Parts: sequence; structure tokens; C-alpha cells
Amino acid sequence: MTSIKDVAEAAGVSTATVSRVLSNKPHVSDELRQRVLQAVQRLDYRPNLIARSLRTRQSDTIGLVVADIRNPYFTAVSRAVEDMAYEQGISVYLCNTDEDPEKEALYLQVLRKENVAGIIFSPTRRSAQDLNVFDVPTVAIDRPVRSAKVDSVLIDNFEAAYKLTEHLIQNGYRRIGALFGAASSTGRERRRGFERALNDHGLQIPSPDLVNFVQPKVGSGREAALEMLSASPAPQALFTSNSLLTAGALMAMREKGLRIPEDIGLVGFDDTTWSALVEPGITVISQPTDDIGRTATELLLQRISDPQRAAREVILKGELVVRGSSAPRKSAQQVDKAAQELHPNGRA
Amino acid sequence: MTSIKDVAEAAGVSTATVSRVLSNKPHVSDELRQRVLQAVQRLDYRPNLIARSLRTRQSDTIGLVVADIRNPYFTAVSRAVEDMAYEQGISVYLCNTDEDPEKEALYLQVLRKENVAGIIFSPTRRSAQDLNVFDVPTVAIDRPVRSAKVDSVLIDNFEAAYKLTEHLIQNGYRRIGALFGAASSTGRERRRGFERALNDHGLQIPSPDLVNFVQPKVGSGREAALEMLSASPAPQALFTSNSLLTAGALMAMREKGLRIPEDIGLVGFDDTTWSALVEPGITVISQPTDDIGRTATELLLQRISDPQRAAREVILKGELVVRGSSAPRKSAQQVDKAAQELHPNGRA
DNA sequence: GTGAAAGCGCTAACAC
DNA sequence: GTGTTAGCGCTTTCAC
Repeated sequence: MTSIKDVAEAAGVSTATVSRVLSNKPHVSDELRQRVLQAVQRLDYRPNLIARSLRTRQSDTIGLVVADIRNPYFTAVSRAVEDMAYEQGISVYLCNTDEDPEKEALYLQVLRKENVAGIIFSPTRRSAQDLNVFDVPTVAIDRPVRSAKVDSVLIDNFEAAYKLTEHLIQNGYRRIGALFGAASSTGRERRRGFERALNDHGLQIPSPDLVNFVQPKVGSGREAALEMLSASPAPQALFTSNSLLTAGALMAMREKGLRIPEDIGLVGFDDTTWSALVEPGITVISQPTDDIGRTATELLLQRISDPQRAAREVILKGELVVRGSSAPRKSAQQVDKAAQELHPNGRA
Repeated sequence: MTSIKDVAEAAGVSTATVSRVLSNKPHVSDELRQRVLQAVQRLDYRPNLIARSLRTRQSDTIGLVVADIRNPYFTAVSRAVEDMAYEQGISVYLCNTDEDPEKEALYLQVLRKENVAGIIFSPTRRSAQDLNVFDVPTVAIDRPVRSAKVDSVLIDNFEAAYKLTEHLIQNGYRRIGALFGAASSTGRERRRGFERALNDHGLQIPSPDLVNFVQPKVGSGREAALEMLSASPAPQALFTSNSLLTAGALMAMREKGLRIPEDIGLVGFDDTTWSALVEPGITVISQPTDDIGRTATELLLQRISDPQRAAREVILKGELVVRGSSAPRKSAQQVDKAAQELHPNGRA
């Protein structure tokens, strides 16, 4: 392991000079600079980032804390973050919290101990304020954090859910069951948008058994959907709040032998690879994951260089992508009658 | 920022004692140990891992270098790695190489500079030997590395591809087009299995325009598939070497209006969320991603504690999951005739 | 413009 | 058992 000392010796200069050259500091003669650079090359020297970080109390490492990298939304955002970090010569720690506040707290601590320059994270419900980790620059994704020091990048979940629900309503769906992700504010915001849209169109908020908050997992989505589909009267469509739940709901519908959209409509969030590949394609709110990841990283870098800056909240737009799963329904009566004929004892 | 010195003062002991307590070293009286622990608590002290790492020349950080985290295979493996690392109190750097040897080389360098304890990586074609990074413990996933010092965890790609191809053959498919991922040995291994299976069953290796090596991206898969589907005579099935290519092929088939499996069969690798959700479900080789990730991490930890150990290669099994996309075909003649009637001028 | 030297926070000899 | 101290590799005053 060659150190700065070796380089200094080889170049016949002091370690200070080597350091100056390598940190691109001014006040070094061209001649010495050349000598140093050559020695560096010859010895294949690479500065030890750990030592540098210890000394400078800063690092070129950031932490990325997400609920679960397997959620396509986070997969995509993470990739964008990593891309941008790479361009800046920054390394990224990956942490999955599973929406578990304890796990999150632990990770936040570790990242601090690791001296990260900053943190991008999707806060769990309770995280935020109690954990006063925000002495390290932080930006929240997917969910806002109420703090003067934390930037946030998200989409307008209320608006997106509203738009998605309204789309269903306009296409003739009335009794709509809903599946929201528990443990994050995102689910609650989307619920607000969902209910407001119903209200604004003179529809009733569905009964509690048609509004579920569940773990953001395919299995949980499937189970909850199965129950809803057995309710009577059966829902005419299912609104799902993330792609894991969408997949679960779709599974449930397949198991029940329901045709989409004839028997039941389906909409969700996040335009995954398969949203367009299943038949019919799923109508979704597509989130600009790439933009979210890049913006978050940008904000973080800005905050790192100016920690005192006022917090910003960047709200991006979710885009409604209409596909077959929410195709216009025949008038409610028509369909109800048809359904009646097909399944005299309910839809199961 | 409280340091070990503060704790030492507060507890009325030396820094050495504090260090011993915190590193769980023996030879400390219970009394002092208590005093130290209390001081730590009171001051909310957290050891600076950077300083520790500098001193001990080791760290509790590993690097995870994958081609692209958006590839569901790597998503799943990464999650497993991170899980196991978390259990061990180890942090994980995430790096995407996009199969670019330069990017990979750069990352490997950075990780070294960051003093990582070890590296888990999916080597690109050229990586390995030229980059003599293997002074840091390394384990390869997905693709083997020929090195006495590098462990590997993979599935038997030859056998898996053989099995998958044989399944197609047994179900009556003959002219099979294939789509392999370029830039990794995995694709080449799978090709070998594919061709051997054809051979063993007395079938001809398809002409070059039916055997493609493409970038592991949905778009590339789609384009290549579109071309193959326009070949004449048209293939009776498509063999795809990873789930990105499977998705691309599926897209192409949908665009061409081909019915699966009546008009064309489809098989692939990796049992993703959507493999079972599209209709018909896709027959795939399911890779034990969880096992792969955990085993890789385990091997890495072992190698870290004993760097001289002989290299191991752990070969896991891929499991054939049969779904509708490869359903038994009517005899070739029957189908060819049927197709002829349907599409007198080819299948487009 | 350059070098000597102190010190970031920690651990590990080495004394006692 | 416990404390003293050197030093990991680097940056950064502070002299010159």
C-alpha cells in the first residue's frame, strides 16, 4: 500500500506538496506538479479516502435509505440516484428499511457514523423529527418531512390519486375498492385524493371493508384484494396505491376468474415493465422516477455545500397513462344486470 | 462531535479502556466497563467508523457491483445481500456498471480506495484478470471468475438452458429463435446449453439470424425479437436469456399480434412478479436469487476472515417453472398448416 | 511556492 | 487490568 509519503519521497517533495497537487490546490509550481504527477503514476498511487475523510470531516459518500429496493419505484429512483452520484464521483450506500422505524433509525445512525456527506431517504411514518439526525444534509423522497432542514422530492400524491380516481369515475366505475400502502404518508395522501374525487363527483366513500391499508407487498395486496372481491356488493374496480399492490390485486382477480375490465376495473401507481405487458394493460399514474432520483441527488449536493439553506420541496407531476384495465364501462345498470345473470349469487 | 477522549474523561479512564470496552475486548474490570458504558450512553457517543477503519485497516463495508440494479435478477440478489449484510452490521455500497468494463474498473478502484472489506460483483466480460484488484476479498455472482482467489456463486447456466430448451422441444417446438445477453459469460453459457439440447435431440442449430446477442435491455430485446419474428420461416418459439429480454420479446409478439403459445412459444429466465401475471404465464428458469445473495455474502465474510483460502465455486440449481407460454404444440405440420390458412403471406 | 509539523479519532503495542 | 503513547494516511496551518 503506497502512501502519500512514498509519493513525496519519489518526487523529492514534501507530503504537503503532493497533497496540494492531488487536491488541485493552487500555489504549486508547474515543475513540482509534474514531478508529483509522474510519481503518482509510476507508483500507481491512489489516495486513501478513509484517511482523507477522517481529516477533512467530509466524504464523497452518501446514504440511500429506501423502504425496499424490490419495489420498482425505489429500484428506478435508486438507479437514478446512483447514476448521478457516479457522475459526481460519489459512492452510494444502499439501505432497506422495510418501513420499519427501528431499522431506519439504526441505518441513519450507521450512516452518520460512516461520516456520509448526506442522506437521501424515504422516511417511515415516525422517523423524521424524533431522530435528530438532521445534522447531516438530508433530502426526503416519496414522502415529505416536516423540518426546516430537510428538502423533499415527491409527486403530488393527492392530485395524482384524484386524477386516477376521476378517470375511473368518468369511465363509469362507481363502487371502487381501494388498497393503500400502510406505514407511509404516501398512502394516506393518495387516500385523500381518492376520497375527494369520489366526493366531488357525488359518490359515496366506500364502506371500510373496501378501503384497506396493507403492507406494500404482493402477498398482502393479493389477500386484501381477495377479500374485497368477495364483498357484496362486489366492487366494480380496484384502486391500488403502488405497483406491488397492483400485482397482488391482479393476481387475486386472476384467481377469481374475473375479466378485466368487463367484470372489474383496475388502476394503480407506477408504470412498471409489466404494466403494459399484462392484458389488458394497466392504467397507472406514472411517476417520473428518473427525475425524482436526479433531483433528489442535486438537492442533496446543494445542501451539502450550503447546509443552512432554507428547505425546498420539489413537487413533480404524476402522469396518467390510460390502458385497457380501466376501459369505459357499460352503464352501471347494464353491467349489474349482466353480472346478475352471470353470477346469480355474487361474483365468487 | 463527542470523541473517545470525551468519554474517557467523563468516565475517568483512559481512551484505551474505552476502546477496549467498545470493541468488546477482554481484560477490563466489570466496574470500569460499567462506568464507560454509562458515559457512552450519557454522552450519546458513537465511535467514528472512519477513524477506526483508518487505524485497523479494515472496515465493515462491502461493495456490491452489479450490471444494473433494474434487472430483477440483480434487484433480488442485491436485496438478499443487503439483508445479510445488515444482520452482520455491514454496510453495502451499490454500484451499477451497465456491463461497461471501464465503469467497472473505476468502481473497483473506488471501492478499494474506500477501504471496503470485500466486494461482491458480477464481472463484465473483460474485468477479472487484468484488473488485479483481487487483493481485496472478492466473490463473483452470476458469472464465474477464473482466479485462485475469487469465489463464485452461480447457477449451472448450461444445464438450465439445456433443460429449458429440452422442455420446448418436448412440447413440440422445433424452429427456436434465441436472444442472449451480450457482454457476460452467462449468455454464452446459456447458448451452449441451448445448442447442445437442440443437438442432442437431433435438431439443427438455428441459422445466425435466429441467434442474437443483444444488450440486456427491454428495448434491445424487443428490436431483436421483431426482426426474428419477421424471419422466414418464422420461429415457432423464442428462447430468451434474461427477464429484460423476455419482456422485450413479449412486447414484440404483442405488437405483431401473435398469440402465445398458439402462434409462438416463449421461455425465459428469472421468475419475476409478472412472469405469472401476463397471459399466458411465462415458462421460466427460476433462479434462487435469495440463496445466491446470501451465499455470496457468506462466502465473502469467510474469505475476509481467511483471505488465503482456496477459491470455491458454488453452483446452485435453476428450477424450471412451466407455464402456459410453452404449452404443448400441435404437431408441427398441423400448426404450420393452420398458420398457413390464417396468414397466407407469413405471420406478420 | 514549499516544507515541517500538528492532529483528525481511533487502536494496539508496550509499559506498569 | 489499566494507562501511555505512537501512528494509521491524510490535510492544513504556520513558518519561511
